[in-house]
Amino acid sequence: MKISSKVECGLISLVDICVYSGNSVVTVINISARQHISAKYIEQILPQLRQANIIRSVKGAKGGYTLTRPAEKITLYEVINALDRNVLGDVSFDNKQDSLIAGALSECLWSKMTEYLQNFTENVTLRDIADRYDKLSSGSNEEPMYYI
Amino acid sequence: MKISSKVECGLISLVDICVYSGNSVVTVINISARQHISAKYIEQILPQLRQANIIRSVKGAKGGYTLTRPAEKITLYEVINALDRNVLGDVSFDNKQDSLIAGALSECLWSKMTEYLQNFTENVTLRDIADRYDKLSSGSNEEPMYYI
DNA sequence: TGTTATACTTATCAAAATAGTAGGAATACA
DNA sequence: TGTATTCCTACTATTTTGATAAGTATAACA
Repeated sequence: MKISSKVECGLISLVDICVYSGNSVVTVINISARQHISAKYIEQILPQLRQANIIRSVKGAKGGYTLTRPAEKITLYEVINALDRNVLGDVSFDNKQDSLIAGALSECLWSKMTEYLQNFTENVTLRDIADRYDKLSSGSNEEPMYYI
Repeated sequence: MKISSKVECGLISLVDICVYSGNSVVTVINISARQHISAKYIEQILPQLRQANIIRSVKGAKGGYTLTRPAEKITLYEVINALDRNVLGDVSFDNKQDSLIAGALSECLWSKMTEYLQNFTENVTLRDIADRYDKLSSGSNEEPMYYI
């Protein structure tokens, strides 16, 4: 599968917010420094997660982002969908063929693939990714960074 | 998911060859007329299926295409892969992030999605699609066309 | 009350991928 | 030799994507 940079950077940013927002908020600058993604690019992506009610923003100085809910209540289905409808949505074509063969393909192939992907991602939560990240990071050189 | 026009037209053309090549061959013109796809476009797609040893071509007058094997021996995995490596291949990014979070996402999400898609498509054959098409077509207005 | 740090909005640009077309060469049958 | 076909290479237009830029709105704080 080919996943767009926007989806990947959006997911990485969200996991970063999840992991590093304790009592406080995480700023675009924070994420940019930790994840090596252009701040301007992150700035363009995060509003989509806010509109989908996945993160909450605080404006002004001392502002930033937090999750709207505990990470275990945020499924990757809603996150990926908020970032790009094409990944998990029904199979679509640039120039849909309307033939019986196309119908057969849809029934035997595309709809089943889509159904699985939706079902699978509905059962993976942001918590799962954050936990996996914690395990990876405890065994690596890359020290977790604590900001006060 | 978003599937390119090339993959869809390639699959439709292949099913057409499967269904309409009896003792004979199917030409690009035949497919174009039945499936309403530009002949020049089909002409550009079919060589990929030939190189992948899915169809065989006969050049010259009276030439055309046939399957190299019985349809039940042709999996959709190899077909889709021949048409576009991105659909079922490992998840790739336009600009891969190399971070622990990206690693966690890969392990918990992308690799499992890919693995499923590969496994599923390896167990669907061209015969399955052709059979489904036959059923759809027997119950519709669109009469199957027999060419002598 | 002014300065600063931040999110927010909109526009823009370049690069890459995609869809589809075009012309003609090679091949084989009759 | 003429005709029907596959084959090959190149081309163009359109869409999508990735990223940047400039400036506005908002809130904390000194």
